[in-house]
Amino acid sequence: MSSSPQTKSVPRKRSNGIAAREKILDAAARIASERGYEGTSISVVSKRSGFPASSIYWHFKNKDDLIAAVIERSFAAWLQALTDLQPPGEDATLEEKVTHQAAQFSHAIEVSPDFLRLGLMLGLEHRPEDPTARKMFLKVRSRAFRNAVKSFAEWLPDFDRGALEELASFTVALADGFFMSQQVADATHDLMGRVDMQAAAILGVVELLRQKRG
Amino acid sequence: MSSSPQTKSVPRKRSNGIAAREKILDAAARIASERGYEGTSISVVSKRSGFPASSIYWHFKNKDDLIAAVIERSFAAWLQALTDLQPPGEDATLEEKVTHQAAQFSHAIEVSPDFLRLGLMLGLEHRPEDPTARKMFLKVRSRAFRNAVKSFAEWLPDFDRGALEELASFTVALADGFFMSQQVADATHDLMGRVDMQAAAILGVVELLRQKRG
Amino acid sequence: MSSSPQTKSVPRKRSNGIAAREKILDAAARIASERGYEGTSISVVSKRSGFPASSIYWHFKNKDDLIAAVIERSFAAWLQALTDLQPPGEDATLEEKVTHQAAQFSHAIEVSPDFLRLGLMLGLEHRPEDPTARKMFLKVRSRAFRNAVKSFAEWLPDFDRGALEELASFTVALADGFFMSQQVADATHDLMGRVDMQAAAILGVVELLRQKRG
Amino acid sequence: MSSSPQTKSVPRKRSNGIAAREKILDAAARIASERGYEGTSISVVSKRSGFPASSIYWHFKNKDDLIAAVIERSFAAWLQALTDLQPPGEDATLEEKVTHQAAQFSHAIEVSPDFLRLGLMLGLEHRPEDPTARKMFLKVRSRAFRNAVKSFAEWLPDFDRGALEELASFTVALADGFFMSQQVADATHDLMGRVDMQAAAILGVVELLRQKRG
DNA sequence: AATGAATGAGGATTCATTCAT
DNA sequence: AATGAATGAATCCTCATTCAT
Repeated sequence: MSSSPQTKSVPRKRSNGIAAREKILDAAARIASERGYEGTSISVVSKRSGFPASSIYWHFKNKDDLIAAVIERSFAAWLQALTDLQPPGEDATLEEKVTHQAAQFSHAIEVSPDFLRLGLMLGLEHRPEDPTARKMFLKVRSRAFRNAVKSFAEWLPDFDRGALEELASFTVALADGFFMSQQVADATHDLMGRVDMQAAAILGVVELLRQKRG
Repeated sequence: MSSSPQTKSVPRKRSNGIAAREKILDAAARIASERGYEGTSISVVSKRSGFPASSIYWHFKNKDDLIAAVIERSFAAWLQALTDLQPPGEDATLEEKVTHQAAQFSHAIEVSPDFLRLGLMLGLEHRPEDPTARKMFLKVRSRAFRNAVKSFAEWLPDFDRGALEELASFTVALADGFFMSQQVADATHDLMGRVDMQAAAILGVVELLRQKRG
Repeated sequence: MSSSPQTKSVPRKRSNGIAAREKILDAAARIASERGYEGTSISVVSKRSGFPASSIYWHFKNKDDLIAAVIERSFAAWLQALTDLQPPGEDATLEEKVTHQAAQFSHAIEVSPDFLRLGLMLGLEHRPEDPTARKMFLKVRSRAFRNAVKSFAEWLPDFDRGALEELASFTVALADGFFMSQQVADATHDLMGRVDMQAAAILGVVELLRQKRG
Repeated sequence: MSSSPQTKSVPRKRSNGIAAREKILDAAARIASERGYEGTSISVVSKRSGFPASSIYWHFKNKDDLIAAVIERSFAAWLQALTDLQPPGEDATLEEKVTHQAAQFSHAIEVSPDFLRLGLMLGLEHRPEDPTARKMFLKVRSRAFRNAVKSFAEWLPDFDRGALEELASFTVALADGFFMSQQVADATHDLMGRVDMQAAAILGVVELLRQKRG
């Protein structure tokens, strides 16, 4: 810097904690959603992120903490995607509202599939010592469930709490199933895009619940 | 490691081969469905089954082979459960048939959940080197898909191939989703038992497809 | 072997578990007594013993277990050395008996100093999570203490339990101190050999206790 | 590591340098006397003292230097404790003088046991690369030895140099032994307090040496 | 039909230390 | 006067697998 005035003090790459942390999270997210919890070895994350393993431990307490951070961050992205779409108009029909909701879910999943992928992987595991990452996914997911209940409560004022919760559970399960099918990819048909099918299914269930009540 | 010097090795009775193999598979199945592919280490299987690691290698070529065997065996159990129920009568209504099918699925899953659990875990993973276990699950699963297509073809003679496949995909996705919900267990409601909801959803979709065609 | 009858089936070095275990213990004992618990890294033991680290873990559960085994084994050697000497004659004077005992201790320490060295190192440490090795040393040591009490009880029938225990504690402390001095080696004089000094000190204390009682 | 991103770093007040140094030494002393040289990792000292590792390096050249400083400081405390007591009167009997000396030692050890504890730990280790800390302890200790020789020379003018040194060695060894016993704590009796036993032992040895000479 | 012993590769994590700020 | 960030080397230990018996 002292040598010449025009030396444009190169943007020092050194010691930018946040950026490094982000790069590590990027690598970890990609790997974790490919290989699950056990498969995400620190050494692979190290290789993919370009940081030595010991640097990863500067930013994260341990592997568990790292993966929990991945879940947390990808959930934020997911939430963002979920709110990017406008809510359906007040005077829309139930069918329109439900379709809109399904579209939102599909969109969110398409935009940040890592969240659900890794989350479901963790969800399927039932090991004695539950990693914090799993707990974090569960927490986040139950929030999504409560949101769905609230929406349905607005749209179906005549439904009681029990029915609303059943409907919400069904909706979430449906989204999970569509996602799973896409991931496992044994279907020739890309279900994720079939927003209308999701809506039709939900309406079918609404009908069922209404009959039972009546 | 189970027979390492520290573990006082009980003089093992020259047990017959098949029983040993079965015990190993039992242990492996339990562990794999708890912890997934990577989490199923030979040494844990050894500890849980009571056989030294080297004995496991006497019965199975390698880890991959062991887990493939687990999948294979649990698929057999699943198939058995699936055929225990009688097919619906010829003259049943569509609703009855669909409900019956859903009940069959629910039953099969309840009877041997390990198959689906481990299978979905493997399905979610997308690693470069695909373990045989994963391929085996995919094969088995696509057979289930084709069966569903065949059933629907009988029940809905007016549907074309494309519609039938969409319907089958949907059915499978729905079952997956219900299973996931039960596993993740964030729902207050046990969806697996809600055969009527599954049927209602499918009928809703049938209706949709029928409209589109018309 | 099939090629020629005279091939003297070379003494197979392979798979001789006990011998390997012993070699590992030898290496570990040497290192541990040089560098203490923390300083005894598995990788050094591996290098010194010629076995890869993973082989060490076949024979010992973990580092703690290994060092506990070292203590255990070297205690056996020590006990052996302690009993190699004949007990003093029944009709010997107290001075002769005490001198004999001191000689025994000195001898035992000289023959297998590793036991005391490592033991005292562990004894000095007071970390929260007490390694089993330390506990083992303490156990072994309290046995030595009880033996001393028994000896003194025979030689000094007029002493009460309290006095006997004080005397035994003193004797042990004295031996420790002499050993320490030799190890730290700041003294120009090799105390270990001065059996007569140890005896004189003990007799001085016997006298003191006798006065207090009288 | 104490200030890693996970640990929410409380905005540290620009504390004055000496106080920080002292706090680090406090932490290091406690840890070193619990776990010895190897066990005293910079990161533990950092956690316990509340200062980031890099700050420790600002105050001390390296780990070795830090522990040497610990020894140095605790030696000062020890020396202080040693001189707090007045010397015995000129016209006291030998027994009184020796008892007084023993009391002094006991007191000093009780007041600052860390010095001896850590010192003996280092003394027991015989590793190739001798840490400065060990050398410092040895130096300090040999000074104590020379002091003892000088005292005895005054009290026992008829003893030759050799005898005086043997006596001093014995005294030091005895103190070590008593300390060890207390640390290892296998004795039911708290020997440290038994100043009279130490004195009696020394007098016993004085007697022995006198006989040999005579 | 089985297993005790061994092993190289890799797992997570901590180490002492540095350096730009 | 201090520290956030980084790092290579070392830590303990587990992995999947082999092989002689």
